[in-house]
Amino acid sequence: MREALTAAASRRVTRPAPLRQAVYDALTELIVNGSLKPGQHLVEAELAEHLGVSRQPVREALQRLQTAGWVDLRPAQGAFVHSPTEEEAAQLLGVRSVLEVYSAQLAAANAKSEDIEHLCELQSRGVDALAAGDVERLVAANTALHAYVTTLAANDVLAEMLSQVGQKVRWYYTPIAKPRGKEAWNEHAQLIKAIAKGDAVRAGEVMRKHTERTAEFYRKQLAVAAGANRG
Amino acid sequence: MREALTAAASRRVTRPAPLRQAVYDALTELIVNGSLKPGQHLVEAELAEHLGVSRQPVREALQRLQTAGWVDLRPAQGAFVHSPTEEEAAQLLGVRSVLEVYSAQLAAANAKSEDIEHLCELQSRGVDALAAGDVERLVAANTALHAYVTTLAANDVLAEMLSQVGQKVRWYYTPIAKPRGKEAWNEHAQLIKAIAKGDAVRAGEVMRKHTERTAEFYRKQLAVAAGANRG
DNA sequence: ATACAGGTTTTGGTATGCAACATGGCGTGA
DNA sequence: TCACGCCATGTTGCATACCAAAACCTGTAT
Repeated sequence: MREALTAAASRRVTRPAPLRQAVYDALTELIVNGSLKPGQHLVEAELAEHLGVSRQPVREALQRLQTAGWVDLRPAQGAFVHSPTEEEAAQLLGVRSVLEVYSAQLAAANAKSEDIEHLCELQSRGVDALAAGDVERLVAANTALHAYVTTLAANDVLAEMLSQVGQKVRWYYTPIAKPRGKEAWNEHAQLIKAIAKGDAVRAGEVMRKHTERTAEFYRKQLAVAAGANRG
Repeated sequence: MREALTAAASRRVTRPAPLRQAVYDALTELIVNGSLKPGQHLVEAELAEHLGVSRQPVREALQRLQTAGWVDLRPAQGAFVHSPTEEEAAQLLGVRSVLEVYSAQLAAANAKSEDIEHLCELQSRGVDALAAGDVERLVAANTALHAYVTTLAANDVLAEMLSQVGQKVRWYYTPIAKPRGKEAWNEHAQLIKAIAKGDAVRAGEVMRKHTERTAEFYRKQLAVAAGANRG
């Protein structure tokens, strides 16, 4: 009976989600989808009224948004939506690369055959979305695949970091998901193969190429956009 | 005149430190030095009274302490000082390793000759502390050296992550700083040489060995402690 | 011992007030 | 015209007070 209980409790009772968490989620959503523009001044009172809560949960959410890098909190002035610079995006993609490489290496060392099956399933889901030209599903599938690899890595500290970085990357990345798609999913296939073989070195290498190409692609896209802006 | 002003303003005016920051610092200090023991329940009201502030800044500090991993915030129950597990320490040291390796590689690519001088100065400071057997100065010098390498890497995103991870590592690591010291500072010397040559590959390799040996040393130390506890 | 009922503690959130600081506009004087 | 100082306004940072709901503790009856 003890065992049955602990097994059931592995998925704990659903506790009432703290309000600050809901506020946090709402604000990230508003930032990612562009409702709140970079540089915009976020006034606690306004947000509170708009979300139908008091200032306190808003404040607490803003604190976390700062440490996550979504807003800048200037003392005695308040919160401003963070303006990502090219420089910063490059740095972020660099860090993501080394973390993802590590993740892939660990995943290759740990993966069981049923894990491989799930990876393949996610892969085909992504390919479907690519064929359908559905950007939203494409990004979701991409996120899910990388997230599952991280799960296989079985390193909670790493997972935490990658989830934060990953969200930011998604922000930068969404606009280029489609043109980059075909190449990316070919590389995913190679990655899965390497993981299936338990070849950590190769998995890491494939992931490094994958993330570096993504970064490269992003840079090129920026250059094109800059050229267009200049005329 | 414009130039003179901007040069002077490179070090901005000192703004009054937010109280929540002071609370955050005070609590981390209390946790690191062991006044607050792992697992201990932190009651907002008590902390507030003890620190002579109201509950609000305490709550905000606790939020940040959670995201930094110093406390666990259980919904409707409050904050508990985080209990680091062996598993978690191992994971943390693994992640730190890949980040430090990346940091070393970038530093090797960027370092100027005056940077090398500063590195050597930090190195000799560490060696002095080692000779004097002063653990506190030793840990400080170690932190400073790694931090300066990270500065040379010129990647703010990376720096942010390493500073967080580094603080946790210091918590685990302080008790073994002295026995590990001699080897560690030999490895530091090799690292500086590689950075001076601008050899990113070698710098990364040296740093990988360095951090992995530190992790290894930590594991052994744990095993010894466990043996001692069993009798 | 076990289970239950009731009281206590603590959190999470609301509401409100206020001092300090930042900002922007306005008028005055050079 | 421009620079400076002054003042009105808005916002944050923190304090205080209060409350509902959840979790915890305890004593009692079984």
